[in-house]
Amino acid sequence: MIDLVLQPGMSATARPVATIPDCAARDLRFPFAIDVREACRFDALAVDRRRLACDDVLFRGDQPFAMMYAVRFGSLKSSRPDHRGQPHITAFHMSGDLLALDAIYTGRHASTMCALEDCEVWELPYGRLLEAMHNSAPLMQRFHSALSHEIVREQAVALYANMNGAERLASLLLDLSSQYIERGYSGRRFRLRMSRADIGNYLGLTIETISRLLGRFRNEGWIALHKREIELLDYERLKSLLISAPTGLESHQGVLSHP
Amino acid sequence: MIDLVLQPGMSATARPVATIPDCAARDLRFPFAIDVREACRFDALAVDRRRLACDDVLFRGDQPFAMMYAVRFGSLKSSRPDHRGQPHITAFHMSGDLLALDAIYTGRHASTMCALEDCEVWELPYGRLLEAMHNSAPLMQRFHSALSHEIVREQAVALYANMNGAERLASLLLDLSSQYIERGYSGRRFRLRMSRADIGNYLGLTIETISRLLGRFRNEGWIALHKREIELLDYERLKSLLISAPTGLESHQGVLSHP
DNA sequence: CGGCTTATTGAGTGCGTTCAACCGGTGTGG
DNA sequence: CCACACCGGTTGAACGCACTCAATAAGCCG
Repeated sequence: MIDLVLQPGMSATARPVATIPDCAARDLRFPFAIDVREACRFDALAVDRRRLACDDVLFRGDQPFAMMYAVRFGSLKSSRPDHRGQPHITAFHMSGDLLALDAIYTGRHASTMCALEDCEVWELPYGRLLEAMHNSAPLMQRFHSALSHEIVREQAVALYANMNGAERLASLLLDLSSQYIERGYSGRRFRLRMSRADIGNYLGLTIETISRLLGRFRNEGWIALHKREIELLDYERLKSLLISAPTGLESHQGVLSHP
Repeated sequence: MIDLVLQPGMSATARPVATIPDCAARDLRFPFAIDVREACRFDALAVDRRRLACDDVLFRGDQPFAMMYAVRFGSLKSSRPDHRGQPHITAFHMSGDLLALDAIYTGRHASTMCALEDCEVWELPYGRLLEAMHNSAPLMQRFHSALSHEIVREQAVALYANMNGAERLASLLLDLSSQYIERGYSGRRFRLRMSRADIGNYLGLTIETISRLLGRFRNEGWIALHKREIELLDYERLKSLLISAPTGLESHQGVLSHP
């Protein structure tokens, strides 16, 4: 049973913080926490909050896993070593996302999590989360949902494999746009929190290709670009990149029988 | 509370079957079921088993989600529509794997699951699974572990983005080899259950490239190939493809500061 | 100012695609 | 029985996208 309301900080940078229910009630862009509140009918689950500056590392791959993290604000990137030992970015995260989902399996972090800007995350001790879930079926289901959601997101990344550069980039831009819309921000104008190198690494393209593609999109009038500030001027054209092949070359490599 | 030992079949092809604990005790290559047995100290959780022939579809994307499935024997592929509506294979599954993990989030199947050969799967009603987990903390944690494991697997697929064709193929072959070893089969000689088209689709390469790469691997003496029967003759060379670039061209597109 | 990082642009190369032909096995029907 | 179509797989030749290498520009910071 969880009976703590305030809990001492677990790390040097952690500070004591209020219980989840108070905050969750005020922030609907925090889906998982909403049902943590449900759990708190039985237990008062307290968390520490933690501030990160740009380039700060929240946790590193292979470190022992004890905490999950919920992003309060800010953006992060998670990376894993690729076949050559070089980091490959597997995901970008923003407010409301639950982090370290991939660490449960081995009990050690699979990814390294790095802040792309100033962030605040909430530390959720996994053991206490388990206890809370044991007492609250809705919380447990919500947690399953978060894990399942992450699987769906990773699958979507796998679809990049059969896309060309323009399609991958358009896909990322539209995805970021949706993310911002879901969180109540403008999906038309936003700031790319990650560098060109990060984008290229994530999409499996080089930094030069990213630069060229962004330039092409700008010249075509589909986007406006000012440093990392981006404006999506022509949603439809960007979306149409993903439906029909831009060159008219339809190949469908390895077509299958079951859609 | 789950109080059924035998449960009527839910589908036309389903047949009544024994309770999980009996079988799980006899089959260690069924990781999730092992801890289902744990749950059965409290409840008798019965399942239907279902046979599939090659090319049979277990469930289709967008269908309502009610069942999870545990693979008893056989292999399957799961696919999702890509940006052009064409199916893209996101994973291959074999005995012991838990299916439909990606359906929890929306309550509808995200993928279409198709048998690559004769299969038997166990139907696990998700609602009953939830009840069982509510009564058994170890089962719940085991389930989290399975979900987390799936996330890690999907992440590994994302690493293909920065690999060339030979690296992707070698990676798949070695992964399949490990899968068979884990299940007590030979990791050196096995049968590719999937077509060249499936492999190409999964890896993001064309069928011609797969054929050429397999031919090259054979000519180099790294593998022996007879139709779909494959023998890995030189593990080390295949692995070395993944550590250092075979051409000597080290690029590391988009190198980052945090490994 | 110099040094560094990030981003842009250009020219040439190569890997994987594209299009095409071909092969072996299998099933089907006259 | 053979002729034929069909499917999965292999092989060849040419093209094109993205990589590679290189040079340049624009910020940022000490």
